[in-house]
Amino acid sequence: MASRRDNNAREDDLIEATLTCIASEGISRTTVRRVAEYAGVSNGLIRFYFEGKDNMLYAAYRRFLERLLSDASDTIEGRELAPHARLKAFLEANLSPPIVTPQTLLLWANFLPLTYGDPRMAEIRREAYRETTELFRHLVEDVLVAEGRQEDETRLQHLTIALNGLVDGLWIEGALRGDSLNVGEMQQIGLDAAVNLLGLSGWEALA
Amino acid sequence: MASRRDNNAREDDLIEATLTCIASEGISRTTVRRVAEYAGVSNGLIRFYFEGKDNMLYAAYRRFLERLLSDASDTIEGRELAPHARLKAFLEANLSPPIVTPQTLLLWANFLPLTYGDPRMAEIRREAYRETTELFRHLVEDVLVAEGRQEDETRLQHLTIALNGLVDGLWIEGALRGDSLNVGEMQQIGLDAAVNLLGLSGWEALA
DNA sequence: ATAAAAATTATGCATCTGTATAACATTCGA
DNA sequence: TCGAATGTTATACAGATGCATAATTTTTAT
Repeated sequence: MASRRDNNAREDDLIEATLTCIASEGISRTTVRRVAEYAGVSNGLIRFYFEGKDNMLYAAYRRFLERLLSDASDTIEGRELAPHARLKAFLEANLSPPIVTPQTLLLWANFLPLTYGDPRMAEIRREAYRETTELFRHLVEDVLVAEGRQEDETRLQHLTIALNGLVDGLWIEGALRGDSLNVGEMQQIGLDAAVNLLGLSGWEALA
Repeated sequence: MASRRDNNAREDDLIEATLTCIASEGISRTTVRRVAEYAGVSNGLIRFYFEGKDNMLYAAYRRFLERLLSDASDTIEGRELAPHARLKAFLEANLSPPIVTPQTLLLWANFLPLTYGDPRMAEIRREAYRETTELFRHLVEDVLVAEGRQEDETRLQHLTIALNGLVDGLWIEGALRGDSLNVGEMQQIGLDAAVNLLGLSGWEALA
């Protein structure tokens, strides 16, 4: 029998095992039994911590999206950075591992279809998407203000959508290409594109 | 008994039924029996046209990627268009239905995980990706030449990757937002962003 | 130290899945 | 027209799956 663990630690193990299983086997092959095997415990234990398979997947999806956001936002949080440096750091994080990896893309792609047809899954995604969008919006707005530009609400929203899209698209390309494009090159492409897209004077500008 | 159909027509039905099933139920719930039900035939028939479930999925994935590319490239093929008009039309097609729809994104997301772990699936994706990338590259190159710009190979590749990424990212955003953003607005965002990203003088420019 | 609570395993059950196969129906060439 | 080729169905089978539950072990409270 697997030795007992602190309540939270065990639940954590199971959530991580779920993510590992989905990333390496796909959602179709992610069964209660296999997740238990990944975690090194008996299958019945999953029912003890989560009422059923559904709740386990909810918890795993929440964990995945939280980590996706924190992997990027942790690089700018708590640091005293000028607007341009903040946006730059945020973009760089979004264009490099652990975000730009096949595993992350795989998890995202495996979960996404579940958000159609399952309202709770949809809600989890909407909430995370809202947070990310707001963060992008503030970063862009601050940079534009720092350059002395006064854009109207619609224009700001459109620029944010475009930049967000650019980052997402490069994320997919980077993850799919594997190692045919190195991290520095990917970041260079993204940063250059962002400068042109937003019409910035550069990354060192200070208004 | 379902009345007999011409060989190709029946195979077609089954492929379309597979795509419909995946888009509306997800790959996990896409079983031989359910696909047969969608097509209005008995489950055994799938084994007659495809040796097994795998071949059925290969055929469906090929069909999906072919259609994805042709939905966009048909708008510029065979027409006498100037470089700028060609790129503009291609982008517009990639930023509107039937490409920007939840169904298309769902099919893409459901298939993607299968391309890891199954070499034949991986090959199907690589081939389609290669075609799309080349098309993008030529469109961008022609526009730059028309504007009298002489970019080196690396720079051209980077611009192409960025533009391709932008389109993919906006595709995801558009499909996820549903109707909160209309088609014209999405196209406007994408076209404006492309002009800035490539540093074009505009969409009517002629060198 | 010991009984109650909590954590973990083992096992059973009904259902679903892919594949196999035999039977039945339709088309077509001679 | 009739027999063979082709298309289609129905059913069976072994294995996997989610859920349920009883048994067993470990921790905690007193």
